[in-house]
Amino acid sequence: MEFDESTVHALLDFDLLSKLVVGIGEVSDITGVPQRQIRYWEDKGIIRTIKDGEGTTRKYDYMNIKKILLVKELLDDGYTLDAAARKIEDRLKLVDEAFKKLADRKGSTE
DNA sequence: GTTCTCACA
DNA sequence: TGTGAGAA
Repeated sequence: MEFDESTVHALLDFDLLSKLVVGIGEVSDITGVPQRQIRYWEDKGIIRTIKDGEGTTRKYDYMNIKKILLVKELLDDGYTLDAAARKIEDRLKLVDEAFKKLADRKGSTE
């Protein structure tokens, strides 16, 4: 499989974003969602955070930040927290399945 | 700086 | 559903 230059750049960017982890303060600052609310959502199971090494501080990666922004919008559109959570989970599931199919095709043809 | 918990609306 | 305050 070969990639053109722009695709390579896109993949590098994605890799970079995946490793980008920030504290709750940064996330709150960027997304505009109060820290209290972010932890609240985590408790409800809407978002999953990573614990950093020995410390107990939560770290938020690209997916988490994206998810928080998504929940924020969904809630703003009148969804309940639960409904928003389901919608997001379903979408993630669809994306995962789509890529799985793609991987299967590539695997069988190569 | 972050975490948790109890209480309240 | 979301917040405030105090303690660690």
